Amino acid sequence: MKALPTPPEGETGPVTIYDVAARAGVGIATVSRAMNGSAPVAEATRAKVLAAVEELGFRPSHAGTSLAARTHAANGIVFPDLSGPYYAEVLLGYEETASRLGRSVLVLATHGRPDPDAAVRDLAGRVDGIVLLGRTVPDHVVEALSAFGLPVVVVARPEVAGVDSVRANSVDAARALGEHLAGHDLRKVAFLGSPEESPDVAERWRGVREGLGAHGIEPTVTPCLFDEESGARVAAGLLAVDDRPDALVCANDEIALGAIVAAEQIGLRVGRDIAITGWDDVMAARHARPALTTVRQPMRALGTLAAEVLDQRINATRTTPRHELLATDLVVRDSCGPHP
Amino acid sequence: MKALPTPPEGETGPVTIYDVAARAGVGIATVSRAMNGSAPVAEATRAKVLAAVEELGFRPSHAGTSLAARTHAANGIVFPDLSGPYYAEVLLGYEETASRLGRSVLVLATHGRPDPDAAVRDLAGRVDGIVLLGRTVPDHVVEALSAFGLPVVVVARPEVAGVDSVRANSVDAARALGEHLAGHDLRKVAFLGSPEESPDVAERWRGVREGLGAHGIEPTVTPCLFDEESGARVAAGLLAVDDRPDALVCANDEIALGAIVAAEQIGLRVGRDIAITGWDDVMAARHARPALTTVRQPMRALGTLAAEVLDQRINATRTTPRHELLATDLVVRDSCGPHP
DNA sequence: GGAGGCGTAGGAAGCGCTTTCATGTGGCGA
DNA sequence: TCGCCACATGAAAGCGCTTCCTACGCCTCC
Repeated sequence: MKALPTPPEGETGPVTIYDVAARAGVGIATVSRAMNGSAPVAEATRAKVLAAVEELGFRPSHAGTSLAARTHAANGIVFPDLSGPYYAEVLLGYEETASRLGRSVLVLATHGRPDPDAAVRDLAGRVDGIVLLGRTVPDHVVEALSAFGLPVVVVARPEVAGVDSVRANSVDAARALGEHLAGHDLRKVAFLGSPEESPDVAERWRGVREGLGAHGIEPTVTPCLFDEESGARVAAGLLAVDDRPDALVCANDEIALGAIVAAEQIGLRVGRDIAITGWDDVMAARHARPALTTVRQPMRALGTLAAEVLDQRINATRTTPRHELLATDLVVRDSCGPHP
Repeated sequence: MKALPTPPEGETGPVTIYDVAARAGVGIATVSRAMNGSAPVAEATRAKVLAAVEELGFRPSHAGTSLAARTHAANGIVFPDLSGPYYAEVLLGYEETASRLGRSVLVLATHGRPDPDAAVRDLAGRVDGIVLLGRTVPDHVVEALSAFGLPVVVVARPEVAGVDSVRANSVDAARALGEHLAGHDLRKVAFLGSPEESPDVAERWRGVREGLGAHGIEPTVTPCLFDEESGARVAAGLLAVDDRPDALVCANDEIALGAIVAAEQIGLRVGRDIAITGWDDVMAARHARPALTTVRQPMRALGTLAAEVLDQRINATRTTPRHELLATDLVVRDSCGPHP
């Protein structure tokens, strides 16, 4: 059991650097130096100061520090949305690394917000650097922030001039997926998702088309929101026609899981009568029956790397833009049919 | 701390309230009043000020504001861990509501951190209030923060004296689950999870025991980490013995999904030879085959409510502790056997 | 016509910290 | 013995904002 610091008698309000200085019999400048090691302090003095800090339970005010030092010791991260396991993992990696580097993390979800740009700008005023995921704000806002001198890293979004970026290699994995599907005996392939909604999805669509195109297959694209219910609805529509697709390539796992339900509802055997694939490899993907063929992304690593890249910029360790591309894995399971 | 770089010659630093005041031909006090509406300002003056703000693109420094106004306009939230869909939903609800109330959100994950208590205390210094989820820090830290005058709300954790709390009604749902299982022809029930690790799990265990006990069934408890791999391993051990359990009641869905895999691996038909239940109703629960019987918690509402309760404390709208208990739903699917 | 009231606005004092600049001290070489 | 130079330290000047207190018109009311 740790003893709690004794609050000063008769004092009101939190302990300040002045209280510590008085207690240690030194000036406030010395307290600051002793605590931060920003300048040499005699060993005896330092000991006195640290003792006073301990006795009074002194915690420097962040507001004071950040005003004087013009630094926030905090990073921001902006999500389109926080639901789904995808972003949570990114945040986890980001927070872990940022905190290891001594920075707090402020989160902002733009989804359903009246004025995302203003919210991001506000966030920008409280942090030393910011990570933007996907299409949360338009390019001109990204550029404005960056031009203003705020370090910015974009994740899962196409490169913006002069701004660091960290991405998963969607194109290669999508191409591999397309080629894998071409290996099955498929002729009519439909892509479910809205490439124009998300740059990341646009890459998936492009890769899939390239992979299939190499084998003479020309997929179609059908817009679809990124949730299960939409996936089920859109899939039901696609499968209701006579000349239905042999394969549904879905922009994410939620859509695919919804599509599986829709296909089964009209009596199709997924993996035999029809192939269905997802993207993200969420937990449900491997527990679904048939298990979902999908693509695994290094989500946690994305967050970790973003935090590191951002830190280099904040500390001015590096001034040239850095663009990271992380590998992704095609995960073949049963939903795309018996393995040839 | 980082050395501040001298701004290049001719470079205009960030716009301050002085710049705005000069441009509008008024004093800084008037700018402040015009922007915050903290005191009456003549309409003509206000227009001049707002025009200057617009032209200069003035954004008040948060550090300055928070130092002068002794407020941060920010809330903290502390998670044990951020992986899994559970906490992400809570965060989503929390962030949404906090931001609607004009507050930013700082997140902190204590999992795998060398000194969680210190991290929480540090966080406490940058926010106006804090939400603690589960067993992230010991009670004495919660009490210390609260005693220090910082509004604190605990979520998914037993009430702490004088501290607001928001919880899901685990006991009732667990009792309902226990009773439901007793309705199937089960004699030997094993609970997988560590009640002593998490207060929330302790409640689940208690409720299950009560529900089964009412029908003369005495379940056993087997410690288990809260991930899939542990669930599979512990379940495999339990099922390997001759007199194996008829039912595995798992502390969360991950454990249950692992247990399903383990059971199937030794040839058991889940839902017929053995009943398995989870907790949380993650997406994978409804896609698993057999679909998982589980308990749905109002996670998003938990986050939203926590933000509201906290806000009342911060604004001193309320000074008596508030303890919220949200209803949870038993979701019966196929993994616990054919419905009687 | 003078005193008081009211609405408006500016000056200036902090908020708690970092950092510069000036000062005091002791050690050292000449 | 004297002067010089590191070194350690304190006083004080901000950092950008809010807010108290005061000042100044101008109007109203005796």
